[in-house]
Amino acid sequence: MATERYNARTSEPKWQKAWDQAKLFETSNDDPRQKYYVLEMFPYPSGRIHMGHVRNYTMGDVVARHRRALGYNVLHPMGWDAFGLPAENAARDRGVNPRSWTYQNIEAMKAQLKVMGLSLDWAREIATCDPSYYKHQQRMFLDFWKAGLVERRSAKVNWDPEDMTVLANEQVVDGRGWRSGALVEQRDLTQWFFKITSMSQELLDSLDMLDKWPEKVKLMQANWIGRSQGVLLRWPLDPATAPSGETELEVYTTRPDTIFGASFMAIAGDHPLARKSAEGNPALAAFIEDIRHGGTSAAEIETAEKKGFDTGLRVVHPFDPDWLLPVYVANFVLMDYGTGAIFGCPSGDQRDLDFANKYGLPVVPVVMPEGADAKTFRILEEAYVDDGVMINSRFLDGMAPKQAFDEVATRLAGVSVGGRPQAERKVQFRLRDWLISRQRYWGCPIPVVHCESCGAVPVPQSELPIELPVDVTFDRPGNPLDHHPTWKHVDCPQCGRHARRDTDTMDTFVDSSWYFARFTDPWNEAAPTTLSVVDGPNGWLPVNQYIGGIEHAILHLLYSRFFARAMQATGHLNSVSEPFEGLFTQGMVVHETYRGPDGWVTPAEVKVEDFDGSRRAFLLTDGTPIEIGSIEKMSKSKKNVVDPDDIIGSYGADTARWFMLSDSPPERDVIWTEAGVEGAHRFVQRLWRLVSEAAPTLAGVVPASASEGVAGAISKAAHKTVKAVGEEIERLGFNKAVARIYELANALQAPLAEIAAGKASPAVKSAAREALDMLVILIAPMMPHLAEECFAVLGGSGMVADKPWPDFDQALVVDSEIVMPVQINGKKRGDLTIARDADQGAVEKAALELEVVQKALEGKKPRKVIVVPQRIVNVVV
RNA sequence: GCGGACGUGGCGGAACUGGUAGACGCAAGGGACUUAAAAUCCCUCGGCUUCGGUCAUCCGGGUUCGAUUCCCGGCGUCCGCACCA
Repeated sequence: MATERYNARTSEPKWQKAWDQAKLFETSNDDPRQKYYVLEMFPYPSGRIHMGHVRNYTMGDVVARHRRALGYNVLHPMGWDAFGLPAENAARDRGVNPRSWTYQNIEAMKAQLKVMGLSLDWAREIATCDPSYYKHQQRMFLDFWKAGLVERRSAKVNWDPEDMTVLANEQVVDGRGWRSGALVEQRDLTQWFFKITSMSQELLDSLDMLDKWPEKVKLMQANWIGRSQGVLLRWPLDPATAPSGETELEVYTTRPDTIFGASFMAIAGDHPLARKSAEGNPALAAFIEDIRHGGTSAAEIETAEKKGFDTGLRVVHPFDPDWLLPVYVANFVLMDYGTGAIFGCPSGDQRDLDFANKYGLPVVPVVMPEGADAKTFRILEEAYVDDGVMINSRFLDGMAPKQAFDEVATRLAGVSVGGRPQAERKVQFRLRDWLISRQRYWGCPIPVVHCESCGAVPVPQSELPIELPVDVTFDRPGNPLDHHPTWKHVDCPQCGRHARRDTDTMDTFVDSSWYFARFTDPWNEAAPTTLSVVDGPNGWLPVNQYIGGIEHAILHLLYSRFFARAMQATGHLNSVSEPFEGLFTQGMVVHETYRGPDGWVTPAEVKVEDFDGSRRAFLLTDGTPIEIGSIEKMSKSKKNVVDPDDIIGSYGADTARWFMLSDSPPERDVIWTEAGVEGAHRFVQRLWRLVSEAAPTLAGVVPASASEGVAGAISKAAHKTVKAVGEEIERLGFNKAVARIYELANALQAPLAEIAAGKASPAVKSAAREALDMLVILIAPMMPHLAEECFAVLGGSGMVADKPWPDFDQALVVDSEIVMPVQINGKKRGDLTIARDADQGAVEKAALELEVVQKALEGKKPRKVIVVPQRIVNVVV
């Protein structure tokens, strides 16, 4: 019986239109069913979707469609992270308008996403560059400010003198601006900050409750927040050496226990004491200048030598007025951590040891391993950093370091120097406040007016949004908002005198820190969120399943966690402080690279052939041999990009989706291969054949499960697959769900051929009918178009996208008879088929009667017989 | 340097809390159908083997009746942070 091949090109648009017309994926906030919120990280509208998007959105779509089938009220929205530098770069490079460039890109990408057949609620689409979105962001900025969560202060920034703008650290390459190539300067600018450090402890502690987040991401966040417990310790300066007005040096240390091993102090080049000392000391000034210009790249830091310069200053040891220690300026001490000063204990810190050895400073061991001899224990090239016993430390000798820590902290806390205790316990975080000011055009304007007499004044809420001007030019460097002839000139909202708008815009991470909340009611013009639907008993948040790339493990996710708390504090959320209940970080899409005589070549230009197991590549046009390079992330520079449009155009969306879900575990990288895509496409065709060829003979057959014979085997296979696929989708094991579906298709192949040939019993037909009905629904989350087509040919009414997930019969999922492997001395030697509920004694008896066992025993008694119920029998001879 | 993850056929990968190692797919080889090709279908597919076995999950030890899984020590790959006091 000849069946036409499945034609994705006609089928897919047809069903997409049908879903659209039925408004199947438009979600109502009033729907009383249990809510489920699936979200994939929204894209930047660069112009075209890439394979990473295809993978990300396919996974989300499987979860969304599966939950929908399970009867949830599913929210699965899509929007655009639409502010950012590329639009401005396009404006500078090609003279286009950032706004129209962005909106054109959105249109193009939306069309591409639609072709993928995603179950998205487009009625809730938002773009962060739209005033109807950023209006609320401006309002929240002001609310946060009022709540004490925003601060304006001076900060060091990377300044590109040519482009006249601030650069993010990532935009500084080898000390130069990534676009201009100009040497970047450190400048002090007054900037806006979100006070995320006020929540350091809370953000750290709450990580423990995120049990549906990858451990890896939680660990990365914990390290980023970087809590350490130590002591602030004040060392009096030796008056004979101190600069005028200076009396002490304050350091932060996590190891006060090693205080008797101290042999020097080290301060950062930017430390006030260093600057003061340098005033009358040109050599020191030159040294400070030198280390300031040291490279900051990873490679340079790794190889950087420990360098220091003796300031001539001396400090007095807190426990010994006669003990003076030198103060060095050192290149490895950072001004922005702790106090910018440390005491060096060479025996307990490798860095300090290297430094001491270089400058001939004493090395006194103060901790030795348990059981070592204090008289002979020496530290030469390697510091001892582990736990042990205190030595050479006067009243601390014999204590454990932890005990010594407390002893020192307590003793010095009781000593008053200048009216303050000499030591104070202090918890220190690595986390910095979030600098949100950017000197750029294409971002959310900061709604503040600067007035000479009133200072920084919030724009009244009634005047929001402060919209970006449309008539801007990019013909000169710097911020177009600053250059605009009129935009920044306004009257002060407080005193009415002439004032100036803040011309900075917000970091685009602000835009993405609350979009998930906006999706819950994007129609609310009066407020960022609608409290009755955003969270709480009838609300959407937290997002039940959030899916995106690992590259956002720290910043985006941490900022969003901060935002949720800040929104709660300012009344924009009811009770949710963790915005994402479940997080999944998917792997990248990677591809082989190809390199010809004239550089990188795209996969589309290459044909790969197999010669006795070794693969070789040639140029399609003239057969030039091409070198097959390493497998790498798809990138324009390596030209190893495969365009989703091409794949969907030639194979269809379902093939692309199926391939993305097959084989590779979703958290790992998936290697895009032509052979793999063809394999996926073969399965699409095979399923279609399977269903469409059987459909005529199964028309009108009533689905029913069976438990015996051929029909029973069919039913058991189907019901087991329903169970397994459901479980795997729930734990996002898409590759395993795919494998189970292959197994069912394999199991149905032969019986369906019999049926098509008219040789099957009614029971078999009924079982097959039920199995096929189930199969069609099982594939629907992954290959929704094919599923609809199969459903239709089987005579189903309505659409699969609207059908409930099938139930499985527990009795069919467990076999009444099982095959137990029988081991002798832990090696498998035979099988035992026995009733599932057979008791241990019966199993043991049956196992011992097996021929292989009898043979191994040679008439002797077994030493031991282990029976693991329903698992295995092991006979120890 | 610190922290973490991982290491299984030619390849991507399965194997639930320690219980039959290699599910499923890709590639390869053989066969059927065809004038031929494509498509499709069937078979084989870790090594060695005297066909009974035997060795195999990075390497070396250990715990256990039994280890891909747990412990110790190496080696390798990848990721994050980076002179954090």
